[in-house]
Amino acid sequence: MSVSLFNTATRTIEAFKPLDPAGRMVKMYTCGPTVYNFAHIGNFRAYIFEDLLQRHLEARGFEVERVMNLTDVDDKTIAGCKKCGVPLADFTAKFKAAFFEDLQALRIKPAAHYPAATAPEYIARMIEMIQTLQSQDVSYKADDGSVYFRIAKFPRYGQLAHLNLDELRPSGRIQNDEYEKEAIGDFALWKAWNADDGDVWWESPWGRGRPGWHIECSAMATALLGPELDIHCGGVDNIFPHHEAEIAQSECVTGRHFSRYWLHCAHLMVEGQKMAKSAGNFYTLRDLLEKGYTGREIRYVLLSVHYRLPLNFTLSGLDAARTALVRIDAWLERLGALAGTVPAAETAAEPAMSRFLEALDEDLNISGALGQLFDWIRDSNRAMDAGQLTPAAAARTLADFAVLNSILEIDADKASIPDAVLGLVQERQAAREGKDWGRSDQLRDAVAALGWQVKDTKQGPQITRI
RNA sequence: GACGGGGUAGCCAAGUGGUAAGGCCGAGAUCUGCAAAAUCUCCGUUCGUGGGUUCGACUCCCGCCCCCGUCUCCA
Repeated sequence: MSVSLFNTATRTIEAFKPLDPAGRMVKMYTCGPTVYNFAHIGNFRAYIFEDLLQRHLEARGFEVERVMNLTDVDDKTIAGCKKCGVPLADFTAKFKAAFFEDLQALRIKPAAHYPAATAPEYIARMIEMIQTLQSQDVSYKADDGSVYFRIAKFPRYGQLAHLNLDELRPSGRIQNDEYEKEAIGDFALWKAWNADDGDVWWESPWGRGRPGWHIECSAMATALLGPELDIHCGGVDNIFPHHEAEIAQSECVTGRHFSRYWLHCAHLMVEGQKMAKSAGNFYTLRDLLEKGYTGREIRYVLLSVHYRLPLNFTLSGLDAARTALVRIDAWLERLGALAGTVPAAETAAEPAMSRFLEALDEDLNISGALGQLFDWIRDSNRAMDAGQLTPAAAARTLADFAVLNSILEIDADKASIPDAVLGLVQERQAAREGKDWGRSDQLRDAVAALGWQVKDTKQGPQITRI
């Protein structure tokens, strides 16, 4: 078994092999959020893809050290704090906190490090890197006081995106500004302070200013993971220019190949259209939670389409996810009731489990993997219907599922049921045994009034949140 | 214009040379005090389209149509 991944740099699926001579440690860098607003579900699609990647690598025996940066200074964060009339750090702190809450709601495994661009050690590192670039003559200070990277000095610029820079169509954004630059494609390493920046600035050898976006990632990635990464992830829209710029800066500074594998996640569409505030189809995670969907349902939807395909996000898709998850829950409850406290049979893992993992080995083929899971559920239910599954076999299946769930994290929330509800349900069971249906229905209403629903199943009452 | 990603049942979506996984919806059955849920079964002669290669193509080749994205600080 080996894990294969599609590498944007080569446009092929390659066997994954980390730099670590022991083949165990994996250094992974993932471009994180710009904390000027609540993150939207498109952002989270990328983070969930990265989470799946990390968890599957771990299931396959790798040890993953992942970094996710927080961009807490750029045009948008500065504009935001000015509008609110608060200091930049106060403005971004709110969205950083919200971001971590959202990650938890979506069950995304925490990264090892969450460096913030404005942390003094990283600002210092950025300045140091720019100084190195300056000394190599691959960057220059322009008339406006900003420092730019001279892409003419880095012939490989454009290689990741497979762009021929001479053929780029100038877009509106670059036609009307940036005239201080030598070449239209040169990008800012250090942006000189201007009045719009207010009190957001740092001292540097080139005067007051702030770092460019690209150098932030290069500095944080190399500071925490060293000069050479195994995997660098992001959304497809980051390929050009952001990741090209990271490669150019980092490789000029370190003299090393920056990242061995580049993985990019496709965009998310909503109801068949590009998600945009103007189209009225823009969702933050919070918007969906308010509609009554759970983090796990949203996670399932974002997880269930292959990361390199555009994902068409719809509310009916969320409803479908809810139904599918209920089916998994029912299966697990049924297995649990059968297994009781019997230890798992000491047999090899279910063949379905091997097939599940093998599907994910192939560039995270999640559809194939989920297909295996549902086949497994049907076969297992059939066996239970026929009374052919032993408690030990059921326990075995549950043990295998735990491995699967360590990758997908889709099991039911372990909601703690209040004692008051449990008491009413017990009372109701007694009434039902006495065939006192009137009393039973009354108690069901009482439970509902507390926000819970009782369903009578073969295994006894099932209590869920309404 | 350049560079990408797609078009498989009502919806979502695997497969990529040997005769269409899986999920949702829908239908039937089982279970059931009621309600709800659950379980099982069924549900495409066909893979955008026109050619070609082949004993055989959704899968390879050529042409065409349509959708989506990126093109200098959007995941």
